Amino acid sequence: MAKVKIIDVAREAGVSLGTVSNALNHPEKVRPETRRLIEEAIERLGYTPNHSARMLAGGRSATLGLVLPRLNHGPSLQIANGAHTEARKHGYDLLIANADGDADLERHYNRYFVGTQVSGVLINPVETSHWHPCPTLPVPVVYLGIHSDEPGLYVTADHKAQGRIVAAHLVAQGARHVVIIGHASNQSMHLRLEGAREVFADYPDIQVDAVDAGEGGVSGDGYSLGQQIAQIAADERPDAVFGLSDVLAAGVIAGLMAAGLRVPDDLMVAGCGGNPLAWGGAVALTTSAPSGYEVGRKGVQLLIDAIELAAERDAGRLGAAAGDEPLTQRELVRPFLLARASTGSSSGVLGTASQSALIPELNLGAYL
Amino acid sequence: MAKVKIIDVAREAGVSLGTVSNALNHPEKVRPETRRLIEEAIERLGYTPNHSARMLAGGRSATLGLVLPRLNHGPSLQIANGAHTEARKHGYDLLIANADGDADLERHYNRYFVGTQVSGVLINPVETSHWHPCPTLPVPVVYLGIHSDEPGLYVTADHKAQGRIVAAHLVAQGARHVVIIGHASNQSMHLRLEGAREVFADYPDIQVDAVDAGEGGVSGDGYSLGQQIAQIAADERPDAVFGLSDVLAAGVIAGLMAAGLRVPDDLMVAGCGGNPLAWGGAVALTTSAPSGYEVGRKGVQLLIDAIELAAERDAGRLGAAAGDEPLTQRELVRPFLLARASTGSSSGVLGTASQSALIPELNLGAYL
DNA sequence: CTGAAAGCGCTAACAC
DNA sequence: GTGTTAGCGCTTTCAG
Repeated sequence: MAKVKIIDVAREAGVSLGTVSNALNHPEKVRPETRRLIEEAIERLGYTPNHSARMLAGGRSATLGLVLPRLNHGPSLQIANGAHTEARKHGYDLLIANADGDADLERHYNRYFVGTQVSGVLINPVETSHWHPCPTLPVPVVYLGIHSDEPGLYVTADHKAQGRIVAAHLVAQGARHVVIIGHASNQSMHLRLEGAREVFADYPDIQVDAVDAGEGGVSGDGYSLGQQIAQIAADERPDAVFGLSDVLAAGVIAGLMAAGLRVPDDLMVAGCGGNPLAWGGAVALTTSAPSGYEVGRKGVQLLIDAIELAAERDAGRLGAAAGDEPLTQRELVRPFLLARASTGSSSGVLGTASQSALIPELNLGAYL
Repeated sequence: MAKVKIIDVAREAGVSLGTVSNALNHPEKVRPETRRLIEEAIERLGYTPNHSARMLAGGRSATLGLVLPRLNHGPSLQIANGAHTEARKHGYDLLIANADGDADLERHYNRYFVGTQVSGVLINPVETSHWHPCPTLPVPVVYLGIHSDEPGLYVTADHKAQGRIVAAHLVAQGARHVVIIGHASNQSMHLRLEGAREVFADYPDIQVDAVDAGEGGVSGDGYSLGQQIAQIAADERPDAVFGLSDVLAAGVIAGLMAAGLRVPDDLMVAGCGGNPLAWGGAVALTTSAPSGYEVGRKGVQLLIDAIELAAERDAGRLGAAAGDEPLTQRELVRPFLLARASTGSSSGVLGTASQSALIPELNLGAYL
C-alpha cells in the first residue's frame, strides 16, 4: 500500500533521482550496470510510475481513447477489436469507454480522455443521425461510423456498397422476388437499403418488397418474420430474403426452418454487415464484410497519422504556429461479399469454427 | 488546439485561480453569480480540466479500471456491462482495457491503471488455471472469474452449481441417457461438469457419457457434434445433450435440426452459462444464469466497498497506520435455471427479442 | 554520465 | 467568499 516513488528507487539503488528518470525514459543514456541496479531496486520496491505526474511533466502518452456507444452491440465490438489490434501494432495503448447509449456520457468520457492526456480519441457516436461535431478538442479525433460534412477525420463502413453487392449477388443467384427487411430508423440499414435499391432498379422484372421490421404489427425480430414468411402460400412466397442486418437474417433463417422450410432450397436468405455473432446458425449466412473490424483499424491508422503529423508540426513549430491546417479526411471502408450456403453459393456447410478460420483477419474469436 | 488552463478561465471570468478551482470542486463555496460567470468563461474558452494535474494534486479519481482478457468473448462482455452499470450507479467512471489473451499486456494495463490513479481495478485474468496474484498494488483490486486461496477480493460465477441445476433439471425432465459435451481444458466447463457429475451420481440408472469436444477426432464445435449425434440409431441415441457452454449447446441444436431431428421432441438439449449470444436459435435454449453480468456487478460493489473503506481508514489514519487488514472476501455468484423450450419445459417458443425482455436485469441488448 | 533545480496544471490549505 | 501559496511525482534542462 505504501506509495513508493522515484526518489525511493533512487535511494535504494544508490543513485540520484534524475538518473532513475533517465533510466526509465532514455535508457541509452544510462550505463547498463547502473541501469540494472535501478531495475532491481524498482523490482524490489514494486515501484509503479505515476502516470499522472509523468503526463503533467512530460507531454502526451502513447495512449488512445475509444468511446463506444454500447458494449453489447456487434459492430462496436468489432471496432474495438480492430482498433486494439492496430493500436498495439504501433505501440499504443487503447482504453475503452462505454457511453451506454447516452450522448452526455459520451461527451463525459471524451473530456475525460482529453484531460488524461491521451494522444488521440476515437469516437463511435451514440447519435448517428443528426450528429454535430464536438467543440474542437486539443487532440486529434477520429469519428467512426458517421457521415458528416464538417471538417474532421471520419471512417465509415460503406453501407451503401454493402447493400449493392449483396443485392447484386441475389440477382446473380436468380432471385425473382426479394423481400428486404430492416429497421428504417437505423442509418446503416437505411443506406444498405438504398444501395440494394440502386441495384434492383436495373431489374424491373424482379419484384422487390421492403418491410420495416420495426413498424406496425410487424414483429421486430427475424425469427418472427421468418415464420410469417413461411405462412405465405408457396406460389406467392418470395424466393429470397435480404436481411439488412445479419442478426435479422439469421433470425429469419431460424424462423423459416422452424416452420419446415429449407434454406436455400425453398428460399435464399442473405444478411449484411459481416457480423460473426450471427454466423452460428444451421446454415452459413451469405453476407457482406468486413465492417467494424476494418473501421477500427483504419480509424486508428488515421488517428496515429494525425498524431504524428501534429507532433512533427509541434517540433518545428517556429514557422507555422498559426497555420493549423483543418485536416479533413473521409475514409469509406469497402466491403466484399461472403457468399455462403444460405444463398446456395457456398462450397458447403461448415461449422462456426471453420467459418471464422476462413477469414482470420476479422479476428472473430470464439464467442464461447 | 490552444491549451486553455484554469488561470485563463480565471482571467476571462475576472476572478482568481482559486475561485475557479473552487467553483469546479466545491460549487457550494462560490457565490452562484460568480459561478455563472466562471461557467460562461469555461464554455467560451472550451476549457477542459487536466485530469493528470488534478490527480497529482488532489488524490484519487472516481474512476475504475477493468482489465478484460479479450473483447470477443461473451462472458467478458457481460462482465463489462454489469460492471459499467454498477459503476455508473455509484458515480464512478469505468475504463476498459483489453489484454487480448496476453498475460504481459494484462500486467501492463494493470500498472497503467494504477499509475493513472484510478481508485480501483477489476481484473478478469487471462490465465485462470495456474494463476498467481499480482504484486500488491497500491489500490484495491478485485479478481473476477478465478478461484484462489490467496488473500484478496474475488468474485466468481458458481460454475459447479450451474452444472448441478442444469443436471438436476435434466433429471427432472426424465432424461435416461445424457451426453455431456465440453472442453476439459476450460476451467469453467470443468467445474460445470463436476457439478453435473455430483447430481448424476445419485441416479446410477441414468447413463451419462462425457465427451471432450476438443479431443481426438471429435470436431470442436457443437454443430458437428449435433450432426454426429444425429447419425446414431434412434434406439441407441441419447435422449438429452448437455452442452457445458451455451454456444456449444446452440451449435448442437443447429446440427441436430439440420439433420432432421426435432428439439426437444427427439432429444432435449441444455446449455450452461446464460450466454445471450447463444439465444438466437430456432429453439429457446434451457440454460443456467446469470453469469458474467452479475459477476461484474458484484465485483464493482466489492471494489467500491473496499475503496470507501480504505478512504475512511485513510481519513482517520492516525491510529492504525500499520494495521492494514488484508481484506479478503470470496463471492460466489449463485445461478438460477432458465428452463425453456429446448428441454421441453418452456411455456412456448419466443423470439430472441422477447427472450431478453424476460430478464431485463441481464441487460442483454440487441446484438444487432 | 550524474545531481540540483524549475516547472507541468491543479487542489487544498491558508490568510485576506 | 475570495485571493495566495505550497506542493502532488515526474521530466528536463543545465551545470558539474
